[in-house]
Amino acid sequence: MTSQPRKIPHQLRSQSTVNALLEATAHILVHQGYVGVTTNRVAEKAGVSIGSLYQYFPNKQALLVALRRRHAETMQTTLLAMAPRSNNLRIQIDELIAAIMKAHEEDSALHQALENEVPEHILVEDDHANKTVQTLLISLLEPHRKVLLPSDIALACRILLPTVDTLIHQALRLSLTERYVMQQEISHLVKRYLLADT
Amino acid sequence: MTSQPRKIPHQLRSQSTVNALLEATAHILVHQGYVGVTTNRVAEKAGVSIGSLYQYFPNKQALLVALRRRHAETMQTTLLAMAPRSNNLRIQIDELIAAIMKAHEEDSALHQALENEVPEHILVEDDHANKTVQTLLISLLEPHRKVLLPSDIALACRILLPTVDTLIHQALRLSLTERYVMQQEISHLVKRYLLADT
Amino acid sequence: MTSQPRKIPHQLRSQSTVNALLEATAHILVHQGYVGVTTNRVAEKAGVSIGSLYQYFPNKQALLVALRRRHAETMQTTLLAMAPRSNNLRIQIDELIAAIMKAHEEDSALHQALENEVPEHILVEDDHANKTVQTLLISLLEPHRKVLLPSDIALACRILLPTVDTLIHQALRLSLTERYVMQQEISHLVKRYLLADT
Amino acid sequence: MTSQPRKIPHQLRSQSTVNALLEATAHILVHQGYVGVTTNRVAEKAGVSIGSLYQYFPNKQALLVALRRRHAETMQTTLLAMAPRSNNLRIQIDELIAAIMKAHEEDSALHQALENEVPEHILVEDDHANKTVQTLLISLLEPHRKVLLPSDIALACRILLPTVDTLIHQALRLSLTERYVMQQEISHLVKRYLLADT
DNA sequence: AATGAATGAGCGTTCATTCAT
DNA sequence: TATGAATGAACGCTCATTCAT
Repeated sequence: MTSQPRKIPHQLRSQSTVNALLEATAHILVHQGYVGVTTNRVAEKAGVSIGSLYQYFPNKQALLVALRRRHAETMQTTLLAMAPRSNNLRIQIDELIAAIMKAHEEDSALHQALENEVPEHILVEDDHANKTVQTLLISLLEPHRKVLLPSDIALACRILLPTVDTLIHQALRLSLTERYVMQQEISHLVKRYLLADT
Repeated sequence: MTSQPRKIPHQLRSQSTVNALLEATAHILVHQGYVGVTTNRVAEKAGVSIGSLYQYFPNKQALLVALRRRHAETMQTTLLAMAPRSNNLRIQIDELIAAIMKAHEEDSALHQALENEVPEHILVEDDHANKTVQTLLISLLEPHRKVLLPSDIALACRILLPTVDTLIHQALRLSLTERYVMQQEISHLVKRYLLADT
Repeated sequence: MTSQPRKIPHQLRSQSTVNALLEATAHILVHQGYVGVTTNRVAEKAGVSIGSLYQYFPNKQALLVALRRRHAETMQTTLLAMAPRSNNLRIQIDELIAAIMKAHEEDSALHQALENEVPEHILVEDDHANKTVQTLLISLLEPHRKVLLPSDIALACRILLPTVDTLIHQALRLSLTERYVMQQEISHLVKRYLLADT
Repeated sequence: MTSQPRKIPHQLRSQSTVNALLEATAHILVHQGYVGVTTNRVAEKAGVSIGSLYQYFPNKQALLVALRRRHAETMQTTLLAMAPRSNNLRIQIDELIAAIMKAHEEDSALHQALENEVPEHILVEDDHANKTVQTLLISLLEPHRKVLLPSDIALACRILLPTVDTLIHQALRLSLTERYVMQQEISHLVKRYLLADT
């Protein structure tokens, strides 16, 4: 049982059908949780027959996988559009944290649902979004290698990525003002971990 | 639909029945995932009739909630038994990280399954384990308030707890040697965040 | 996917449930064909919930297999009860043909439906009924081996069994009088094939 | 719902479309059984759109009926091309049996599938092939009426046709050498039934 | 004439839950 | 108290068929 999309929608009509299905899946996932996501419900909410759903997605899993992929791509786009511009590492870190926060803010509820509601084994595909952040982070740190406290940059990434991810999820549950305070604290944590004299 | 256990089991026989049911739930959860946990399967594995299951648990959710609670209590016990003994804050931090790691190692598979397989909204109850760690951490930090970098201890806790939790989950997926390296790196991160001159 | 019955019905209530299910299957199979046999329809006709059906039969195939087995057993019983009593081979043959006809007359419609409607691969199990007739036939012929025309008794059986089976099915579509004429003609055919001077 | 072909295809393109559809049906029927025959699958395998399929066949049943008819016609052609040439009845019988065997050997897999997989009520139309053989057989026997053992030639046909048909199906499941042995045994059976001194 | 997106009734099956025994 | 037969809503999914393009 593969979860590859069944056919690429050529006509405009088809594309909007696929779109409506993913939108419906997202909405139900956010509001009723993973167990609420039934293929019939998704089709109904999308205003599409159940048969049409199965023309584009071979099974329920494929629906979730496609939704995750689309969400990840959106996040990547947001993230890459905000790549740090300064040469100062401290400023770069601040900007990166801000960018990640920004990326997570879009569809934050969907992000939470995707992470917490959907059983892990459903979403087996590699996490492209994570890869992107990792690449970004390494390309950020590499030039400053000599001023960094941790000698093992890979290890540092393995420490920082889940940390930042988790903390940003925590922050997203807070009000806007609290969130900003926390964002700065996250930046601070990262800089303390990476740099001396901070 | 509440998920409170239906009755407090006074007799020994009842207690062992409840125990068998939770054990069965845990085993199935770990080996077959959340979707594999069906009430009939749990009852069968526990060597108990489905009717008896419903005498002790009003519904399936209650089974999972009770299992989570029991697991959390086990973890607490392990954690408290290893409370730091030194006066030196740096050593205390190392010991606390080690203790949390130890606590998570027990039934690590169950822990993972509980976190990753079970939909979040099923396990709505307050997180006693987290509270315990938070209390522990605050009582650890409070005496050293003046030497700490963060002025807001509550905020520091909100930063540190999810961070440590996440990183320890990452560490548990690694081999024993890698795990130890990571454990020290976590300690290092915490100390850099909290203390100057580290 | 095995088609073994799921559980042996112990209580009387269960036995009658299983019976009602097989009866319903037979009735629908005869009147609406194999495609008409849906699990929900069977359950409804049996006056039983669909859940109960699946307590005793793991899938739809099992229902058909069980029905076939039960039908074969009925046929066997009828057949064996009419085992030839004479020593004269010619009379024995007549009696055997009559017995087979008798056996097929019971639930003849079910027999036809089972043979013609149900896809062959659904009913994979060995045909005990056929085995029984084969054994009966061999034990009938063996003592007269020297007066038989065909030297290869096994081959003779492979010729006679399908022939008699087919012809009896043809006969069952006729009126009672025609059927009797045909029965004698079948006997005649068998005796001509086996014996000289006939 | 009639299963008459929707339109008689006049143009060559149409004929080849119909042909491709029947070919596809046959192939799927043989390799995946009756349940594997879905209209969409047939259309796809035929390289034709599902819409086109429904322009030539009003429903799925019509597809099977047409396939059966075409198969029967092929068999007839084969059979008639091998009409017995001798005047000796014994030789004629041998030749006829051989001819029927030959006719069945072509597309034997399709023949089996048509007989065993397709529910009987789907293929309700009169059996032209059988009629042909019956005519052939009667025209064969009529001239020798006085040397035949059975006085009722029609009855003899009703006995012989299903018998030969069944036995040839049995034979087709055997290896080539065994098949030849069986073919001779079938001839022998027919001759014993029809003629004295055999 | 040909396409293929869309339909939806209905399939086989599961499983949390009830209740007569 | 314990049992386990029974329930039935609801699931994921198929496929013959239609019809706008």
